[in-house]
Amino acid sequence: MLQTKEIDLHATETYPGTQAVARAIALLKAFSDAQPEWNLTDLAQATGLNKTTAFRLLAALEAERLVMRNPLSGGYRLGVELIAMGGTAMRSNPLRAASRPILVTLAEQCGEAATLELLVESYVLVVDEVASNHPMGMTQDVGNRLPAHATATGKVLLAALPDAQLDAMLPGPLARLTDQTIVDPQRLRAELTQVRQDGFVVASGELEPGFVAVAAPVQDRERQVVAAISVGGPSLRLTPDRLPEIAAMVQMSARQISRQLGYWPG
Amino acid sequence: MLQTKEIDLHATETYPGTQAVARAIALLKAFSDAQPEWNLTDLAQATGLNKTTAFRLLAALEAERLVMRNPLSGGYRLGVELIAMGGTAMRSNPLRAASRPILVTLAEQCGEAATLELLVESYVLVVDEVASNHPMGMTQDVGNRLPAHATATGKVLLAALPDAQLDAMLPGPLARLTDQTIVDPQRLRAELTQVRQDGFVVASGELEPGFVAVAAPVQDRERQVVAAISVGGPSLRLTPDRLPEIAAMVQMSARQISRQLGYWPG
DNA sequence: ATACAATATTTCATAATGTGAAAAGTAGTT
DNA sequence: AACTACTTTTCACATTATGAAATATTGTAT
Repeated sequence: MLQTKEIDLHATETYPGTQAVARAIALLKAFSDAQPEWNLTDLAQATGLNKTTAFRLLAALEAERLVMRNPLSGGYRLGVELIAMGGTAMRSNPLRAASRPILVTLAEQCGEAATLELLVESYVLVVDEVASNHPMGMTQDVGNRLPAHATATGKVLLAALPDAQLDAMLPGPLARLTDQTIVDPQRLRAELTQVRQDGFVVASGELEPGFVAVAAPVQDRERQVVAAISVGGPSLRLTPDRLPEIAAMVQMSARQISRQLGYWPG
Repeated sequence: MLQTKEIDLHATETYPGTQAVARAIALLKAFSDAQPEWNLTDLAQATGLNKTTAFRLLAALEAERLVMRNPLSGGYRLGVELIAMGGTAMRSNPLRAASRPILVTLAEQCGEAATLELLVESYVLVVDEVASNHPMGMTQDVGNRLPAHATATGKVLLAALPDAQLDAMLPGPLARLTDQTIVDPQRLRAELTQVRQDGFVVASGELEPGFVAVAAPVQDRERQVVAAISVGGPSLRLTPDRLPEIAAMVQMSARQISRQLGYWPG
């Protein structure tokens, strides 16, 4: 920087010689479902960049189709090249490849939708989803982010985090999504302890009312929890008496995927 | 550059002050379904970058999770953040938002899968897909790229290109995907002329044997063709006698979407 | 119409950032 | 143990990215 030597808050351990790239990525990460379009001034402010710098970086991103502009408003949006890259990233994801056949079987056995999800910051990212054969309940969630504390998979993945990292990840109060959402950090921590013991967890109406999911962790050859799978559906079908059976199937499938990744139980 | 002042071939009109970002994006674009994993040396060579530069840029991309590394091979792969960004890009795509309800109706009316696609270089990118209710024929193609010359939507989109751009886009011979694929550029050009007259086009087994699709163009308020929609299914169901009816429905839906975008016929 | 406000874009002097050749490290193989 | 192929670190250097200020553009109120 030339003059305004800003203090590098939330510093993502910036590597030397990559300022411009890191900044360009920060611009891309500013876009979300909640705010899919930005004007230059606001976006520069939100990312802490000089307006000129943001403009230049966005021009580069636009030239490569990673961002596009709304011809009416002049606002910036994510571009089509990102859709293509996202598709490539998803199809080439090794976790997804290893788990897909097992998810298909699981969804079939349970008659409910099965998903593969992993943790990105404090959100879970849906990497794959196999819809149930049931007429209803078809969510098209792949590529979507959901708040970790309100999902079964999220609780499984958070439970695997070291305490220090968990503290950093859940600083403030937890967002309430339904009246069942766990908003008390103490309560969540207790639940995470339980997950570590049980090896699975249920989320009942915590993300959206009437939606129940059961999740279990997937581990790699270093016994690291790298993903979680879940089976979910309406509470009318996923009744309490069915949950033990479902949980067993989810856990078994998770273990199968783990074995695919080189995990060896014992 | 310091010493090796390379000539800027396939120069994508590089803007000043964005070299590093443009190079980082070039690295990301090197990944494909055919080559989802690269080692450093090959990737640097393929992108024409110095190995050290590629390494540094990849480190920055890795820190932000746009690329990940295969722990076994040490190879580079596209990362999970790109899956998330791709999802956001897709869900916030204005074209997709405008066309979704119309695609749903179209798929229902035809009893076949309907898609929204747009041109990215010489490929069509599947931006949305509504599966048919038919038991079979469920392709999970969203985010996928297909060669434009072998698809109905691709022919529609190529037909809208100015001749000069078309020449630049189709320099060499066309890839043969099936025995029905149009591989003769003359033959393709003739077909494109036909599309401009008819306002729709059929691709019959040109992408994969036994798959038939009908496509029509979507235009924006400046009368620019910005996308194409299609209805497709197995040739056993999409028989020649049904095609006129299907074509009419596809064209009507395309016009409806165009009107959503501010297009006014006349 | 005209002035005003808000935002986008261009310019340009400056040095900090990104660069790449060379050296050092790390597997994997014969 | 010596070789090979690859990754990672180091470092001197200047090209490239930077941001304040000026200008252009767009939209809104008067």
